[in-house]
Amino acid sequence: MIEHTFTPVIRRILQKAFGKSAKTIFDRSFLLQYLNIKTKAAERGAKSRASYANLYALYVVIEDYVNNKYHQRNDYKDYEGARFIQLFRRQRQLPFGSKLQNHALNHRLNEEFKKFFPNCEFIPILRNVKTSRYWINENLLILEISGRKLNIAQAILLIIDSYIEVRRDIFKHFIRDCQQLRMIQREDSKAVDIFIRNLLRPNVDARIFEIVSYAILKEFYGGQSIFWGWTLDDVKADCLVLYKTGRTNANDGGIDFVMRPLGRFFQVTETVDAGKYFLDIDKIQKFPLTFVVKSEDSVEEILKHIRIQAERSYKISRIIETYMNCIEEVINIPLLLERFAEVKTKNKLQNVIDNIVVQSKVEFNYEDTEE
DNA sequence: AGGCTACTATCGCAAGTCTT
DNA sequence: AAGACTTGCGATAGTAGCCT
Repeated sequence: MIEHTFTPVIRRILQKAFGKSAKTIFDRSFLLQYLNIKTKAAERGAKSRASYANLYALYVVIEDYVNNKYHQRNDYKDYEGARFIQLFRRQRQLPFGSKLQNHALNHRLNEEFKKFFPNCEFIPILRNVKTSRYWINENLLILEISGRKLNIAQAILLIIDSYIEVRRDIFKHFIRDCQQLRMIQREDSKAVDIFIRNLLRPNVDARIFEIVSYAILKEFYGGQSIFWGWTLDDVKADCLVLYKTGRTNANDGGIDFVMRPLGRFFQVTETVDAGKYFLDIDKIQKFPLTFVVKSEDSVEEILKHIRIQAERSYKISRIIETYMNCIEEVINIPLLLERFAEVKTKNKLQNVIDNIVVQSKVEFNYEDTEE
């Protein structure tokens, strides 16, 4: 069995509920083993995948079981089952769960469970597709230890509750770091610098990278204005405004930022695999994009890389030129840092930090209830 | 009948993570 | 370091029930 920082928490909860039998229960219960595997992210940072979907699928079905006091009865076999939509809504109410879909409940939890425990004869979630009713497999909840039947339903809820608390703390730290930095004034700009630099490393979470680049570029361009109008007499000055167009994840081929009034499009990427953005470039006129690349390679190197890819897939030099012309600008990590430095000299640091905090909360479905 | 709405099922992408 | 697997989430298809 894997040991990680959350394993002792599971042990403690079992100890409290079952005393001496705790160890035997942990060793024997497939569900508890499963929880142990799925709570590994407790020791990782705010960016790690926390597996809420599968944990919450278990949680909501077991919660329904406990709410109906089936852990104290013995007629669960006669239960009509929990309604899909109620379970579904419930998982979305849970912390960080607001965007979860039906996958875990219907499929992924059971499949993964089977994969982890191929010789377990039971699957955790039972359902009736016709009636959309769901049950937890009671065989996995009740263990017989030295002649006594023990029900682990409540312990499982407690374990997942504690896990949520741990994850919430991890995220709170990140938000608090940001908020503390807001307090730090210019005299300690070094700390801020280090913090932001840390968020702009090649190994940070793609979503955080996108948020931080957005916050920096927004302020950077916000300090620039252009003159425009329909007629010569009618020319007015406007600051460049950068808009974020949606969430980061699964924003498949979507544009990450849009700039008004110039109409520039920005795409934040991990790799410089520009191919997917310029598919069929030989047939259609494509909109030029500015790439914000999570890389410390020089702009020239990145462009060279893109050109090699273009050459590989298109061969014809006219198309390759069209392709390259569609890349309006490449912004790498060093450039972002440069722009960040410029933003700092204009005393816009606070805005950058504020934006990072706001965007992070949206991106990670985090609501601070208490503050 | 045709259309609307609420639910449910399934796909696919991108990035994280593990394995070899 | 590449490839396989995992996870989160949007997109979209399918369907049942109801309304006009």
